[in-house]
Amino acid sequence: MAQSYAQIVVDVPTQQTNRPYTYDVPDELAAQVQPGVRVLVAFGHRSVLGYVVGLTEALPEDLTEAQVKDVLTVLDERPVLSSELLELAHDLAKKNFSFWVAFLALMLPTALKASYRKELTAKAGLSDSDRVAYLDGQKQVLVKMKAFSAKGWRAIRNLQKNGLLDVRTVVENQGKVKTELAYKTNADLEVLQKIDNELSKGAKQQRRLLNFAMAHPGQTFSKKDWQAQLDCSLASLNTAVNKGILEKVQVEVKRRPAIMGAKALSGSLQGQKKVLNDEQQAAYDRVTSAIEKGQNKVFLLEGITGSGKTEVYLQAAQKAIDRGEQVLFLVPEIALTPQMQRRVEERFGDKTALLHSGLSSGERYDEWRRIHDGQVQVVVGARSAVFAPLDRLGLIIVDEEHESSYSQSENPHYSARDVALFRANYHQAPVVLGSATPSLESRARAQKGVYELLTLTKRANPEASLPQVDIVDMRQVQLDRGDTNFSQELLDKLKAHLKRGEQAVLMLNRRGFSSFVMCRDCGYVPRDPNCNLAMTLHMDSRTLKCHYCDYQEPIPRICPACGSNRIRYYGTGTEKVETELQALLPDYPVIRLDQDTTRRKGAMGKALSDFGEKKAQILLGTQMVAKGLDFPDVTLVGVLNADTGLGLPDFRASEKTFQLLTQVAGRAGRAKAQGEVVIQTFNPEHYALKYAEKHDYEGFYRQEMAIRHAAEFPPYYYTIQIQCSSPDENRVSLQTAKIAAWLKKRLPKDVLLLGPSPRSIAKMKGRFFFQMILKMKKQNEADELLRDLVDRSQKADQDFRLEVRRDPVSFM
DNA sequence: AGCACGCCGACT
DNA sequence: GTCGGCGTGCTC
Repeated sequence: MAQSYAQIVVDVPTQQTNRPYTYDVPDELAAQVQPGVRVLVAFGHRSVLGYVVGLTEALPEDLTEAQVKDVLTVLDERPVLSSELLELAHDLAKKNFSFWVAFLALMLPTALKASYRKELTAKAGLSDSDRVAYLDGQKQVLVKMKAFSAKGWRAIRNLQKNGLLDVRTVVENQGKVKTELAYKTNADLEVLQKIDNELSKGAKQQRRLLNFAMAHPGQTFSKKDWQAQLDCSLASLNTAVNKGILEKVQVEVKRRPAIMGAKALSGSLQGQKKVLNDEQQAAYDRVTSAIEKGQNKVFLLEGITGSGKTEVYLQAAQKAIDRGEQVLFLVPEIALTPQMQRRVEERFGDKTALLHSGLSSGERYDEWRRIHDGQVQVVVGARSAVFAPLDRLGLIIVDEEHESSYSQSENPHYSARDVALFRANYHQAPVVLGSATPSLESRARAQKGVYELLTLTKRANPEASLPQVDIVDMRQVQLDRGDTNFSQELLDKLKAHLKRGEQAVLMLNRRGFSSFVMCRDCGYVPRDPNCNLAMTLHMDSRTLKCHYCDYQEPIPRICPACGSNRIRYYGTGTEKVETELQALLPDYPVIRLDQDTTRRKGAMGKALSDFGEKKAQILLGTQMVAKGLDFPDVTLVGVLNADTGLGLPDFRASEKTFQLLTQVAGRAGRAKAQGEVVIQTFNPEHYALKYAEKHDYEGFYRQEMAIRHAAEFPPYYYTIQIQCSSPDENRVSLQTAKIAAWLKKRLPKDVLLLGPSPRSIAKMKGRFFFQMILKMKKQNEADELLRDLVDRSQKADQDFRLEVRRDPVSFM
């Protein structure tokens, strides 16, 4: 047999080890060691988990036989990562300045990640006090690394050196397969016949079980099935085991996540295929033609709220499934998943898998295995579901493609939308990006013809129309009635709609809570003179700072625009509003939907199903209420404070505000009754509000593009954020300045560097943060330099950390 | 001398 | 991330 070597990426996430290592494959493991399997290897002085990313026949030139160690164990019978996902992980690591191994691990359910523990074994001569201190008085213990401090481990290592103690690293697979008790019928008919002859006449239960066993020899049924189908007790099953009719066996069961709040979300017609209108049909035809041709086309489905995008997705998905292909269906976050899952499951039955962060690790593992085993045709899930192990992808759908939750801002950074595009390209499958308010990036690509634009301009329900939107100027209201969250107009409308038995959704935008300053009289928000962006409040230094450059100024006492002294931080909570609402409208109970009330698993589904059953007429919540909810009796939507989003120190503030207002307005008037929307604001003239009022996405798009062009922001420029942090404020400030100087010397001329500037919450978890922003015309212009920077920064200082984020969704 | 501690580099 | 090696500096 030819000598072969494995290229293995080890589970040691550091800059220095961010590459494959070569290991020898012993002959007896040769059949199992394939690209994509997990293995155990010796690395330095310990055993670690590794991912086989490639195989080679020859030893690399820079290595000798003596330097190469053996693969110790193979953990998987067949690869857990396909060659597609291996390639993707490598690509993502390079593009996002994160560790290769971090992406490999990310693609698998946590159950398949290694957990490292130490096995401590006492040897002769170990003192009783040490045995109590380190081994809990036992002969042998398994402990986590966290069990002892650094000092403790040093002491343990000393004991090991002196031969008093053994220390061994244990790598464990966390994946637990759930089993359940089942009963298997005896396969041997002769034995059954013999038992039949011996059975007494009175044993009716046993006779029935025996007859059933003879009809189905050698078959296994769960305990539940036996009890339900044959109506027998546990005692008689066990008697049958004693007699030899049945045998107890443990069978594997896969945990299926329950549908949360499904009742409220299932309209009466959700499950049935609906007739498409002309626009939907045209979009459907374009997508299915690409599916049939196996074309890697990207469609941007721009459809107003309630235009029936989901129906187009589902019917296109059906087309791919009919061709024996698989469908990946991404939705923004948990909020949407139960609703979407319901609709998808009603169409595609148990060939659906659900993946999102709300699953327990066991449920997630089991859903993953169903996909890996090829039992699934449709995967519905949030961000990380984009890595689902599908190998016959025929269509990828990204619903609400503009949502920022598709970007992971923690390490390893990635954008699920971009991963979807990679995977579709790999499988030569079409992608549908859908939204009522596409991201400017996607809409601009459609403009250039990179994506094909499909538009839906009519509501799918022919009796429904877009709601009437009213903008209410809160500057007057606050003067007249003191500090209140409700204008007279909103109150009057609320009363009228509630009296008619209809429902209302109220949204309180809490983004940017208390972090910026606004004048209560004229709506003025201080902006920095360089970037013209809202400045962020820093209470520690009593200043306003710009997060892009390093401009700062003291907090103003009087408004520079109108001279009012009612200039203060802005923000209010849902709880406070709920109290006010109950005082104003005591006869109407309120359902509150925010982070506090939905923390518990299933709480969100419960709240929504209560609202669906009309246990309350008012639903009050944060942005959560803006997305995807479809309740026919909601005829009024109130936005209590449209401004908060505009105060964010982010060039996307207007875009995000427009999207949010359009989305939430879309909750009203989805059935026959005309919907109304009231938007309360201190900035009634703002263009984001004006366009939202007219439901004019295209108008907003044109104006915002002009602004981005003038300010040299995306989509005209690519941005990269460099974030530095350290527990030592002086050090990080100094080091960041040094890095900025280093970069300035080496960056190509047309790459702009903004900052460094401190972050709004300057200190988090004991670390101080500074950031810089790069702006450039060509996406990869600074990549090599940045990889070099990341390399160097790790070596420079242990406490100093540097993170590089491509196309950050937020600059907070 | 004996050790505690911090820094550095290697890990196939 | 983890470990061993090595230099420094403190204590007995």
